[in-house]
Amino acid sequence: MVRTNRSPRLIDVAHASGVSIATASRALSGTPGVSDSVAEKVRQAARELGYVANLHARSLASGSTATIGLVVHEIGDPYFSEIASGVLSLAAENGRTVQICHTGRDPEAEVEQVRSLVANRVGAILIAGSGFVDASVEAPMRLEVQRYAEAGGRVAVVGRHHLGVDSVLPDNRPGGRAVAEHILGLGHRRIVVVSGTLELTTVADRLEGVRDALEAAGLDAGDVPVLQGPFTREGGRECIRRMLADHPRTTAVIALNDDMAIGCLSQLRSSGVSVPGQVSVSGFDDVAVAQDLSPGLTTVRLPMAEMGARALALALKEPGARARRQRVPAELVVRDSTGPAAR
Amino acid sequence: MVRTNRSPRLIDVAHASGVSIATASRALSGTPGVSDSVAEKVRQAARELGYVANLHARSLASGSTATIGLVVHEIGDPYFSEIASGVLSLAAENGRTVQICHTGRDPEAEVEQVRSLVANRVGAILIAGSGFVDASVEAPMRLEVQRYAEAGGRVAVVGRHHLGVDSVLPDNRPGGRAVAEHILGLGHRRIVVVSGTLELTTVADRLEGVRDALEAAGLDAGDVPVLQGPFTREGGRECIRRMLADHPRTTAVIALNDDMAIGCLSQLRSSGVSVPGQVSVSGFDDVAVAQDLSPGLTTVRLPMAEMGARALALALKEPGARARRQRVPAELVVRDSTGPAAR
DNA sequence: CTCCTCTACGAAAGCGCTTACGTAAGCGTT
DNA sequence: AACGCTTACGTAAGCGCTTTCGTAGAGGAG
Repeated sequence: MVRTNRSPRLIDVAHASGVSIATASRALSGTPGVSDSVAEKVRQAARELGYVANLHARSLASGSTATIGLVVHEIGDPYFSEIASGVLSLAAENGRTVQICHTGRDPEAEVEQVRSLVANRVGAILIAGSGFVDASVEAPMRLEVQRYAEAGGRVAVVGRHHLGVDSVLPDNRPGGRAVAEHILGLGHRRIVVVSGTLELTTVADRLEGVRDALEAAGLDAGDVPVLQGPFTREGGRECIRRMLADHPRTTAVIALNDDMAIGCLSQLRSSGVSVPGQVSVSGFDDVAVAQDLSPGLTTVRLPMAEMGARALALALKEPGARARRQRVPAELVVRDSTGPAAR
Repeated sequence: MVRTNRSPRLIDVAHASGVSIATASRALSGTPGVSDSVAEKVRQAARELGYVANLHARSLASGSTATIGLVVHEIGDPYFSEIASGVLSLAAENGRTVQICHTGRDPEAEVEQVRSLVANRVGAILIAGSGFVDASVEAPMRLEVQRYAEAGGRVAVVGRHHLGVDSVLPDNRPGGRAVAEHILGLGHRRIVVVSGTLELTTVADRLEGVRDALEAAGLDAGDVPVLQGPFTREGGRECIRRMLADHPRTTAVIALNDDMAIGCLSQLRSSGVSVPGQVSVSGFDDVAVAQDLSPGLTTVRLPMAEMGARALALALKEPGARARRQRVPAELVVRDSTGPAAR
């Protein structure tokens, strides 16, 4: 911290406006018990002195912070950076500051980061990374979060977790179903799903939606191969290489996020497979760049920034008796990467 | 802040290890003046109790924070999110937390954010947004930064600013020159530059580099139109529309960042212009997605994450007698969006 | 053995704020 | 007029830590 020796303190404001430090504090923080005229006088003095409260002193004394913590897998990933963007914007409106940490997709690092946020006594914690299908993986995190919540901390998550906290739930399953129906509607039957690890609820839910559509169409979901790889562009490339080797007659690829879809597109192009001529490709998320790809990526739009903002809004609200859930609709966006099945 | 009533305090650690609170503090923060045996005993007790120092108390007492502030234009923009990624990673290694704010590319908001970071007594401030060619635009910021620096705060910037602080300087001009030479080498002569506002040093420097190459090739830089638009994908689209209307015989587009280049690609495709068949396009930055576009984008690689990390490293070092500058090399990456000039 | 210097530690004074708690003044009741 | 209640403010006790200053004890020099 900078010893802004010149920076005025509350007591300076109090002196300048001829009141006690307590009254000055109340006037500036809006605590009732100060007459309007005095309050205005204090605010005036504060303005003139260029007074800004020392956050640390305030936090220490009051036991609460304006800082909120945001945990993401990787801030360089558009999915998360767009969520972060929503959080930052709403936070700024509310005079909150945001401390971001990224975990490199490591569940242990995630717990570690949350622990440190708790230690730093942030006012709320937002977890943007996906949850795990296996609740036991989240057990350490759940413990941490519960202790924090019991002590009065607010927590909200994006995605389906087993943490018992407020959550913003994107319509992953309906979205998966919608995109699969679109693919099926184009006449595709030899389909491959390109997927991240099924341990993540995000992935599992989207896949479930795809299966819903397959079965509604009278197909056996078991006949559709699910190729798993890292939930990244490179993962998408890898899966396409496997697909070309093992399922060469495939006419449609349903990737479970845009990153993988972009990798698929890239690898298909390198391999001389035309999209959507020979193979259709769809993604999920609608990251900003999806519309600028060539061909434009058919995908499922999730309003990431809004999801982030909503999670923050939940965390800022008074806690409910039990965990709240806010569904966020997913919307199919058809572009040029999907077309009628080749025969 | 959460009243983690159960959360142990320094005094608990002190009691548990049978020393005074002063000694405990010294032992845990590594201040000399404690025997090794006692220090170890204290650390042991802290570990057993799960003690974590209260950041606010520490900051208040010591007058310094482990938090560093990062100011970006827009965290959802890959250029900035990749810089942020580098900062976050290095910060985590150093046990620092990062508070990020974004300004929506508004210089006034930027000053506002810095002011609030100063008020919050962060230990260092990193400014990742571009500087302005016109030093007077930066005057308010310069004032803020200088007051902060004089009071002992550390500041580092990415890009060329007029703030008199340590900076990480990407080789924008050499990069611009390299990409223009590449375009010229392919035989292009009817070239258009697609540019963001020339008020930004980033833009101006890249453009200067392009001009260097043009003139080195014996061309009159004045003959090459510079189309300006927002430094975004939409800006790129817009410029292409203007180019098609006003300079229909253009064979190469040099976009001054990848975002605009992506927009160019997108608009050219919609307009039925083949790339690189009829028109070549180059970008600048090499954001992650550049290689996965179709065609792969020829661009100038800037190691964004590294730039962020370096800026943090500068801020973490002892301040030098005068502002340090670290150049970061830019590297031409040739992909498929550029090809020989059509005749 | 005395004096001095170090070293290792403890006592206590804050850091700048919030917030019980106390109190004086104003007002309505009876 | 005495009482109680409310309102508006001041006093002072912390919040949990760092750090200055003081001191006891060990060790070396004379």
